[in-house]
Formats: sequence, structure tokens, C-alpha cells
Amino acid sequence: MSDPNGPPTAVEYESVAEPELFSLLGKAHTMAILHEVLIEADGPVRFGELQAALDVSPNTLSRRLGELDDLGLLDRTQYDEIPPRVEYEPTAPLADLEPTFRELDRWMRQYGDGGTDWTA
Amino acid sequence: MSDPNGPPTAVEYESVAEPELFSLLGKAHTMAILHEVLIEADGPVRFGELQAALDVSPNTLSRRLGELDDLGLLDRTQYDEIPPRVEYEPTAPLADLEPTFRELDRWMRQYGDGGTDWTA
DNA sequence: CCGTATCCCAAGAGATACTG
DNA sequence: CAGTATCTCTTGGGATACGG
Repeated sequence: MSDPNGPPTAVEYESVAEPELFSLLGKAHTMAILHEVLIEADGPVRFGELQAALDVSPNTLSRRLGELDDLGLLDRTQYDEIPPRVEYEPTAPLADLEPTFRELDRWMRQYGDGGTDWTA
Repeated sequence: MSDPNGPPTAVEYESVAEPELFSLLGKAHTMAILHEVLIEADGPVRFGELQAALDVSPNTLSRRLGELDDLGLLDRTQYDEIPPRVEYEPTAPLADLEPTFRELDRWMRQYGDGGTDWTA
């Protein structure tokens, strides 16, 4: 389990519960959200951007973002301004997944039937 | 089935419908099945092996395998023997995903909270 | 050994309406 | 702008029983 050549330091990241991750992966819009945050976006993403890009009702989007946050994959930052602004960005664990995610993206483009619609 | 010396221009694989794939990904045991077929197994996998490895009821496993087959990710081969034998193996599109899947596996080991239980 | 058929309960997600 | 609160309809999946 532990890497004999790894640093003896304690883990600095939050662990990711796997069953929850698996089930979350397939819930509607989850992959689309990750795609936006990891691939499309350059920096933090706002709630409204996601809503527009994904065509999802606010309550569902809110739930999904909350779950992603709970799992420690997204960081939510709220700014007390008027109008309100909330930004989401990948945590370190999720950021590490970016290369893998890009490969998956390529795979989808190659074998996908449509226009590689991550929106679904 | 395909002509080894055939023209390289036409696609020989079935396309993969993305929305269905996304939703299938999160259904129970799907990731576990892919993990078994792509990583754990060396060659075709039998129904019983999966059932034992995943701790899933036969009807659900059957549904999942059928969906994977319908999406063109798994090939099902039935041998008319006694006792009956059925084997599943990755199609070309899924096989191409193996490297990516191994990266995901590594990511899960790194950030997973438990014993990297793909069974879930 | 490898499934399918049925029943039943639980979880999910859109629509709609409302709030700081 | 960025959500929350219900409500309702649909989908999912385990248990159980049975079939080729």
C-alpha cells in the first residue's frame, strides 16, 4: 500500500471516498462539470457560467457542486460583493487528474457518436 | 470479422454514445467491472468470476454487462458447452482506454480513503 | 453455470417558486 | 447572482424465484 520510495511525510490532502466518487461520477452533469473546470476553464469558474454551459437547473447544479465540494474535489470561494460572486476551482487531487482527464477527452472524441457533447 | 488487409479508411468500431456512457459510468458496479476486465484480468472474464469478485446480484450484473455490450465496450462470447461458459472481453475502443484507466487507478490509490476498493 | 422475470423500495433530477 | 425548498415522476437495484 505505501510507497517504499515515497516521502515519509503525512498526507496533506483530504482523502477521496471511492464509493461516493464512483456514484457521483455517473450522476447527471458531473462529468460535464469536471470537463468545464479542468479542460475548458482557465482559472476559477462561476456558478452562472456552468449553468449556461451545461443547461442544467440551478437546484441540480447546486447539489452536484456541493457533492463535489464535499468529496474534496472542488474548492468553493464566496466573495461578499454586490452582486454576489462564487467561484469554483479544482483542489490539488482533482488537478492531478487533469492529464488523465484529457486522455479521456481524446478517447471520447475518437469514439463518441456525436459532437463529443460533454453537456450530457 | 474485419479484414486484416482491408482499407484503413473506414471506421470498424461502433461509435460510443456519450450520454449513455456517462450515465452508465456511475451505475453500480460499472467501474468495478471495467477494472476487472481491463486491469485485473488477463484475457476474457467469465460471468462467475465477476460475480465473485464484485459481490453483486446476478440480475444487476447481467444488466450491467448487457449495457456495456450494447454500448459496444464489451464483447460477449457464449460457448455451447456443458456446463455453459460465457466470456467477456474488451472491444477495441475499450482496450484503447486501458492506459487512461491505469492512470485513474493510480489516482484512486493515491487519493482513495480506503483500500482502493473498486468493488463499490 | 449463466442467466431472466418480477416485485418493491429508494434515490435521482426536472419544474417551479422563492430568497439573501 | 447564486442559490434553496418542495413536489412529483422516473430510474435504479437488491431480493427472490425460476429457466436453458
